Amino acid sequence: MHSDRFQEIRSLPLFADISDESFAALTRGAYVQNFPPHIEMITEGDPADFLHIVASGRIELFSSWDRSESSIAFLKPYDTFILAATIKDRPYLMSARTVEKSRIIMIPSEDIRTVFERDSDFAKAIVVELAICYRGAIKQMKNIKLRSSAERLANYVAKHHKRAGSTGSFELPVEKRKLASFLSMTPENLSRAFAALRDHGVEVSGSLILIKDPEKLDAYAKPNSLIDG
Amino acid sequence: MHSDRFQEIRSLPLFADISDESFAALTRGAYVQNFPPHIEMITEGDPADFLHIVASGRIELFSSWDRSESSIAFLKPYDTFILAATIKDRPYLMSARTVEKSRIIMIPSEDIRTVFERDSDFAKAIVVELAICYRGAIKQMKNIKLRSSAERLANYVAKHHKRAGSTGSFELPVEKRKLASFLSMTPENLSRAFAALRDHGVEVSGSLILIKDPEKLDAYAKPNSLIDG
DNA sequence: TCTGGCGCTTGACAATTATCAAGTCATCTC
DNA sequence: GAGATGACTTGATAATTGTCAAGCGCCAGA
Repeated sequence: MHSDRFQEIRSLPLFADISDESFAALTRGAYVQNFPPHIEMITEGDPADFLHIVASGRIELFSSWDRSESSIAFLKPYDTFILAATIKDRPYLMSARTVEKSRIIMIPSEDIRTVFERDSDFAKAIVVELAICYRGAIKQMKNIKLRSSAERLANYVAKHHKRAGSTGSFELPVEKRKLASFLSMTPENLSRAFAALRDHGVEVSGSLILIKDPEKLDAYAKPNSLIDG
Repeated sequence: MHSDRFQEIRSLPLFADISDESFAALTRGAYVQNFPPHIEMITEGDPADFLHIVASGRIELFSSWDRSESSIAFLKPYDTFILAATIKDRPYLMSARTVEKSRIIMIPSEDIRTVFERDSDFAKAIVVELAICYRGAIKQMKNIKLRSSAERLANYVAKHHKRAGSTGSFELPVEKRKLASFLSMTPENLSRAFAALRDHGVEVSGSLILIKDPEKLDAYAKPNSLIDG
């Protein structure tokens, strides 16, 4: 059956509470697309014709200005993106490229807007999703504006360590050069910042990060739920 | 009549399309509060009990971490704030203080959530408002991540000059020290950046900014609708 | 197994930005 | 009008961050 292809997203917060009819209306015009690694799938400024959902793989959102570029977010299954542009029927503010081979579900923006009008549960879910995105953006801005690059890295390590279960180590989910860009620093500076974290209980071996002394790290990073939560 | 107090906000995008009944439900528990200048009216981390609307005056949103603080936005009539926290029923991510004497309309968050459930026009308006806020935050992040402090200032001047009608001059709406914080730089650095803008067609006299050569300024600032629009 | 490529690291240096200190200027108060 | 206050500016210096260049090491493909 046709809509089976989309069963995997039926239980996402965005769709969990909507009617079968609404879900059918959303998936009717939707399709799945596979992308090889390192493909730019969206270019900022283009019209936002689809809501995108990461079904598998990993996506980088980034932006460019005057021959420099900066990573803004990394997405994993089942993150959505381009929601705000879809709603407002405005061009993308960010470009997107695959980090690895990825499968993307694309729902036409017009269908989103149509169902949004008819299904108040969907409208509610969209509001919640947008509110989460907005608060995430504010947190990220605070992170950049209030902390030095070394502090940003320390908090990145502390946060991902906890997220991975505080087992004493975790694997970086992206290349260090992309991490550097995400944290608003150069790869060279990231290298030195990792070296500096040795004094705060962190050791590095390739993409494996070892947290030898979580308390010492937290004492330096001073994580805050209003920035890192 | 009681609800007359709130007629001034009836035509805001957030309320323009909603029913009289919904508007009455929103304003029933609402009230107006006057604040003197330089009062911290909201502290980050507090629960978001009200949606706030600036009726008059000027509000600064800012955030603190580890004895440093940073301005994130300046609000004017009739901007709204705390919408995302209201929706999500989460604590404020930013503090707010008055820049000048201000009048604030406060609508209980619970009423917002109630009417949101019942009135789909209101839900739609909220989504649009949130989408605008989100896109604004992303633009601001791009501004910080992709540009130097001098470039940020140049674009700030160019944007506000256009907004003021491109008449060759405009008044800074806030103190320079606050502007510096907003642009992620120190007051000293802002002073020097203004001095540097003389080479690009900008002169400064107190809080009056004179744009002698708009084309020259734009050539340096390279404004971009995906950041400054 | 060798080898080229590329990401990462390190060092030296440069640019940007922040800090500290002093001085100017306007405004407000008394 | 005198004095105090505080914002702003300017200069000197320091810290942070970026740039350029070279070398290391891992991995993929020949």
